[in-house]
Amino acid sequence: MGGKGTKTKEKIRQQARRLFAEKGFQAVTMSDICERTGLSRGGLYRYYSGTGQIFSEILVEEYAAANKMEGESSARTVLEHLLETLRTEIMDKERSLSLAIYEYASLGNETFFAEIHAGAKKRWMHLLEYGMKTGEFKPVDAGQMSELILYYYQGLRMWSRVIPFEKQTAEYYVSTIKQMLLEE
Amino acid sequence: MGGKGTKTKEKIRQQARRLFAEKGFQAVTMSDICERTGLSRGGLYRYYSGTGQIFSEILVEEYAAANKMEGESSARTVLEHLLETLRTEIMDKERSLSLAIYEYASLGNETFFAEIHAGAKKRWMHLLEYGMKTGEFKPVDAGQMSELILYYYQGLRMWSRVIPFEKQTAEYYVSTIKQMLLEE
Amino acid sequence: MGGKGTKTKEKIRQQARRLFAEKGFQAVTMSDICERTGLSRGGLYRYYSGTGQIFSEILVEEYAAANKMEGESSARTVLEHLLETLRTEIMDKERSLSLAIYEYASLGNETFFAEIHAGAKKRWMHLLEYGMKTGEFKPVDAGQMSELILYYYQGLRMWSRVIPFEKQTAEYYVSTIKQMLLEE
Amino acid sequence: MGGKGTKTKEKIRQQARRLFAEKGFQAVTMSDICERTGLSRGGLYRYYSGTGQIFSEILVEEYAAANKMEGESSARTVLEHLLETLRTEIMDKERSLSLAIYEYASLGNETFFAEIHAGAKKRWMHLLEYGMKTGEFKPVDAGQMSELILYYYQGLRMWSRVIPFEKQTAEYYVSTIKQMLLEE
DNA sequence: CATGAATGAGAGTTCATTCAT
DNA sequence: GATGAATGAACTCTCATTCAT
Repeated sequence: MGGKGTKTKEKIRQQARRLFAEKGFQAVTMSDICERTGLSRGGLYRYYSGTGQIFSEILVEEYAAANKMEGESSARTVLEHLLETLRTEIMDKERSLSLAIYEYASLGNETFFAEIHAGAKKRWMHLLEYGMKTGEFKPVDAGQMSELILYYYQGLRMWSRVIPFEKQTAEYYVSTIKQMLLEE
Repeated sequence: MGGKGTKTKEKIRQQARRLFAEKGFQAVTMSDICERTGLSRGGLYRYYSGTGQIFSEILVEEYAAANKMEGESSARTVLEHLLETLRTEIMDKERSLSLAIYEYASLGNETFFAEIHAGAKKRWMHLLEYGMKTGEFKPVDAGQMSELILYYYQGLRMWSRVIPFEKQTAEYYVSTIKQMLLEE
Repeated sequence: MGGKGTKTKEKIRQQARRLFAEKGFQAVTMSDICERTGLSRGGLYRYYSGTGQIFSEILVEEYAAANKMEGESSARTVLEHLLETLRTEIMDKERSLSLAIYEYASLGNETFFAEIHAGAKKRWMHLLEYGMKTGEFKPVDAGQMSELILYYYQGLRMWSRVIPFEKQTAEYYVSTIKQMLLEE
Repeated sequence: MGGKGTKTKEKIRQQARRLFAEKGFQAVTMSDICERTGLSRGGLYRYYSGTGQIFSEILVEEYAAANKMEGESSARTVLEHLLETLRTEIMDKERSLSLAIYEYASLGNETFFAEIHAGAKKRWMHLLEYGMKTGEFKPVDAGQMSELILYYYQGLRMWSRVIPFEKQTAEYYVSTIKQMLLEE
């Protein structure tokens, strides 16, 4: 179980992920990954036949993790938990794959992301509708609110790689949403 | 003034802009630009020494235009005018430079964009504060609101290249902001 | 005698032969052979140190079989038997090694084939001379006739891999030779 | 007319032809051609995008030349002229493209050669039938005879690269055909 | 000024071959 | 004996960039 090969693949994904976060998708070459992992060209190609394949596996891992949504809790607890996760991610620019994802998507993998986005929106809408039903959330247009939550987040996540954020930027995001959904 | 050279440079920027909008920054090669403009290699290099230089000139033009902010009007009129402009841009995915800008920024030109962003934020804050002073806008945290406006916009602009938007997506953006600032 | 190793070698040659017939000599890689035989890299190299070695052993086998010439029969019977064999081979394009042989020869193994050819020619000449002595064959120049038989055959064998033959092509070969040697 | 580029292309084809004759199709790399022509990699790719393209242009040239068949003469004269041409080609192993052609055909370009072969056969059959009609040639089966002529030739042409021919080998070819067609 | 031929560095990819386990 | 991970050399191909004309 978990032979040497599996470990090497894992190491490759791990190191490649760092590279993608640093330089985006296109700027990462197979040679870069060789260097980082200490593998030879041939060794790397044994496992992955190109940066696209590595990247796509990384994404699948990543989103698989993201999709594990919480079990039984109040809408408010779930909301707070989610916002806290997003806040951390926004600040964590070192690990942000957003440029890479964006480039990758623009390179002809739109559908994949359209689906991811649609899934995320659906989950947010469910949460919002549930919270409104239980009276935990103020009444809002669930569709409109989900989009605000998602695109505002995307905007932040992308530019965090590029613009040095002021400390309160991520707080603003969280508190804006809370203000719109929760009674003060 | 405005000799043949100036015209050629203009044509280059024009065609290059289309290419950057289509393919992002890195994917555009000098050859692509030769082809589009009908210039020879040598000819192109006479005017610009690389894609970076062309792109940076395009950006300067672009933002110079964006910076011409309106003269004397009510805060509400200015707001509505600005939102209308943004709404149009969001839908106009064909002409969106956002991928290119983002790649370019990630390639080591962060400062440039940090400045642009800071300028935009300052202008929005002025408008918001002015509108609150005149009583046209509801009281909000100007910093928080500006960031919402800017990052939400960025998120939309970027993903419009990649995700097929529903029609109301841009409307949501506008109406969210209006709801937060104006009395219904 | 005939341990596991011998069997494995046999299996390797068998599968490799199919590959050589399909793709010629150069296009077959050690990996291809691993795949076909189900052996690992290391396993394969234990038996053969390269495609050249495998191929040369296959050829030796092949020609050893071809060299077993018939015992006591009339020249006419031997001729008819040989022609029938050749006719079958000509049509059997799936199993033709001719491309592979030709490539292999061109890669610096000319001598080997020169010898094979010389041997074949000698055997044909013996047969022809014998048949003429017994009066079974019409008088011909034995050297000239052998070359016709051999090179015409080679031409057919090679192009059968490439050109879709009409049905009578192999018949023509046989009947041409018979007409030249036997009384109608 | 005939700018520098045209000359370079010509030089490339010329040198590449020599390489193909020496080593066959697959064994010739773009690097080999660079070396022979003295061009850099980029320089070569400016004109041809791969060995296949170069080879196919060479073949077109070659066969265009071969197709120019003679005008008004007696069947016998035409025959003698053709045989003389073939005889020369058989001996000229340095310039034989046959291995290369054969490999190239086996690589999926069968149709091209099937057509060439069909054309050649048709032309030979015309000649034979014409000669028989005028009484210059002995009566033979035109189809059978054409195939003998063509495949015997192919067999010779191919193996001439590999087997050191005896002097009379090409003579045999010519005289066999003459004996079959002409009164002694 | 403008052309387009040519360069050369470097990315992608494939394989024969070796070697620790 | 057997495995399959890993190496490294060689090949294909692409571009930014230069330079003679």
